[in-house]
Parts: sequence; C-alpha cells; structure tokens
Amino acid sequence: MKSSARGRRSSATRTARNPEATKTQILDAAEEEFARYGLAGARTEPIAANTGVTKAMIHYYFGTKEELYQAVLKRQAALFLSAVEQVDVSDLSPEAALRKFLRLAVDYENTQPYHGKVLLHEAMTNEGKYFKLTGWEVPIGLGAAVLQRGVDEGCFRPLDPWLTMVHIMGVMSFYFNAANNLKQLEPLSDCQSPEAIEAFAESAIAFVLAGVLKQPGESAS
Amino acid sequence: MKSSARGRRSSATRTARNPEATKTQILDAAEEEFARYGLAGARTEPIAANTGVTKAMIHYYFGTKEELYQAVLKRQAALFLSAVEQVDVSDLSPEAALRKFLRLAVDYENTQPYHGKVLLHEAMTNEGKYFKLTGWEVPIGLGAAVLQRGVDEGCFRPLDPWLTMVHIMGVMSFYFNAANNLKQLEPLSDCQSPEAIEAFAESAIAFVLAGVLKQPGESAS
DNA sequence: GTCTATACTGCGATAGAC
DNA sequence: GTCTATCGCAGTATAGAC
Repeated sequence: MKSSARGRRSSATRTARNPEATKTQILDAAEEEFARYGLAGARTEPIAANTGVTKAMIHYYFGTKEELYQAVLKRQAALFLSAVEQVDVSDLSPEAALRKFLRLAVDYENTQPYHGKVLLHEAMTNEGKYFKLTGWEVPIGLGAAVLQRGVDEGCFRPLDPWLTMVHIMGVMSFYFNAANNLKQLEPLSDCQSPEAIEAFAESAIAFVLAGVLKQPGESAS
Repeated sequence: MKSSARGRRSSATRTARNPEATKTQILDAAEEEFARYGLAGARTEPIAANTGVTKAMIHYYFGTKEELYQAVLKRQAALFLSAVEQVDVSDLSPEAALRKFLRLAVDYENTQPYHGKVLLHEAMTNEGKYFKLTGWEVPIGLGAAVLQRGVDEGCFRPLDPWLTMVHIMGVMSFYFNAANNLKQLEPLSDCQSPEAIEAFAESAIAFVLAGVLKQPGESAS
C-alpha cells in the first residue's frame, strides 16, 4: 500500500550541518506527508527518509509530531498571507477583483499543491483544531468583502457573500483534491497535465463569474 | 488527540450471535472511521470498540483492514446507485433535471455524511486505487449528459459538461467536508445546524444554476 | 460466533556516542 | 548537529478456547 510517496529520497541533496536547510527540508517532507495522510495518519519515518536524516533529527528540531504539524501549518500561513497581501484589489471593479482572486487560487494550487490538502485534512481528520493557525480568515474575509461590494454596486446578483465564498472555494479546490479519483474517468484521465489544468482554470473562472454576475434584465435587490 | 469519535460505543445495542447484524454494525463503525482517517490512518481498534465486538471479529468477517475498506466502498456504492436509479430525469427540462440532482446531492450528504468523505480520502490518501469500486462513473456520466442536453437545447451556456460536473461536485461537497474549519469563522459558526444546511442548499443551488444557465441575451453556441 | 491471549511489527520518542 | 541504539506502547493479525 505504501506508494512512491514513502521512502523516496528528497530531490534536494542534503548538506551536512546546515541547520536552516535541514529544518526547511524536514518541513518540506512533512508537508507532503501531512497533505496525504493528515496529522493522525502521517508517519515520521517517511518524513525522515525523504529528508535524508534520521527520525531523531525531527524531534531535535521540532519536538513531537504534533508540534511539527503545527510548524507546517504556520509556515504555510506565512507564505500564503504574503501572497495574498501582494494582491491589491481596492481600485478594481468587483468583477475584476474576483477574477484576480480566482486566478491566484488556481496558481496557488499549482505552485503549492500541498497547501489545500493539508487544510482539508485539518478539517476532516483533526476537526479543525488548528485551523486558526492557517490564517485563512483573512483571505476569506477579503473575498466576502469583494462579493458584498459587488452586490452593493449592483453588478453581482443578491447573494450571501460568506456562503458564496464557500461555493467558490469548493470549485477551486475540488478538482485538485479529487484528481486521483477524477483521472480514472475517461474524459478526465489527463486532468493533471498543465493543459488540462489551464482548461480547468478557464472553465472554473467562467463558471464562478456566471454564478455571481447579475443578468442584464435582473432587478436590483 | 483521539477525540470523541474513538472508543465510543455504537448507539445500536448489540445482539449476540446475529451474524448479519454484526457485519452491518462493523461496516457502520468502519465507514465512520475511514471517513475520518482514510484507509492508511484508520485503526481497527476503535472500529471494534464502536461496534461492541473484539478486533478478532473484524478479521473473522472481513479479513484484513484493506478488505474491510473495500467492503465499505462496495456497500456505499450499492446504496448510492440505488438512490440514483430511483431518479428519473428523462422527461424533465435540463434545468429541472439539474435541480433534482442538486437536491439529491444535498440530501445525500445529509443522510449519508460519511459517503463523500470516504470518497475524498480515497483520492487523497489512497491515490484513487479503489475508486472504481464506488460506482461514481454512473452518476457523473448522467450529470454530464444532462448538462450536454442543456447546452444542445440552448438553455445552458456553452460549457464543458465534464469539467462543469466537477465544479458542481466541488460546490456540493466542500461545505460538508470543510465544515470543521468553516465553523470557526464567525459568520459560519452555526454551519452544521439544519437551518444553516438548508440555507446552504438554497444558496448552492442558486449559484450552480446561475453558473450554467444561459443569460437571456446570450447568443447560441 | 465470539472471546482471550499472544505473536509480531510499526511507530513515536529518548539516551548517549561522536 | 547528526547518528545509532533502544525503550515502550500501539497496531494488525492469528491461534485456540468456549
């Protein structure tokens, strides 16, 4: 049952006695392991093996497995929030702002494929115990504010901004989280290629925009 | 870390020497455990404890943990396909047919809360190895056919029916799968109450319909 | 059919050498 | 800072009594 994910050596060659590099490599391997198995299901052994160090090093740098998990969540939060902060949306139309956020969502799933999976495992296997560490209140709040602004300005149909944010997160994340199932359906067997992901991005963005934009003849709320 | 989910006795009182009842109870407890932890993370101990039997009984009836997992997937598939088969959509308009499917999706997540979570874990922790056992090609294919029919008849905008089915599955499942995270956001703290779920259902159905329906002035494909 | 007891391996964590 | 060795418990699975 253990697949290629376990026991494989990390691509980055280890440099002996380089604390910062070692910590980073442990966090990289841990993030991958937690993304697949969640806190409870993750094993420290493959994390150590993929890093190229022994299990003892993990405990030396991070303490218990649970503390390592929290460290992964915190590093993800810092990286993600810095990406979100770089997006200034204040002088864009609600539609343009939403487009920008949706693009960021797809790009982030692509460049940080473990981020969303760790978050989902946090909800499913860990009951959201450490959700606060992920910093996700910020982007969700920003997104909801954009939606509310669109409703107020009359370019979006009347909608609940928080629930709609949840719908949008569902659209943007499910394709990636369920990819291993989807690829076994004939028309989606190629779903992990760059071309397929770009096709998904365009389809998803069009779907979400159609879902929130007010139709021409529709009356104001 | 082990929360209330583990070690709790099943609500159904056990009846000694009733093979079918025992098998059913083991499958019930196993489904809950696999829904939370996936195949790799699930433990047979809490399954036995929640059933009220010993671990030995699990192996007596189902063999290995992995075979038990397959049995859970197969039972879910049979139940789900019988529910899907009871929906006849052939003489409904595409919009009415889609509405009917979306309602079924919400109701099914409600009455079978572990179904979708097991399926998602199958993708995330098990690489979709046993996805074929779930029978999901059928409902996804039916849904895609309805979407295609809507495009052909001109009531839905031009869209990729398979990708759009994926978007829809994302909308309908994410709320439930991420509930433990979402409930920690102030406006969604109540997200698991029946009233909140009904509000989600209406919002999600409106969102999806808006996402696929052709706008009045829009030209045909 | 169900239980107790146990074999055996996996795993988290620590001690102590280098 | 990193490794080897090991402790002790948790976990899957089986043997055998009832």
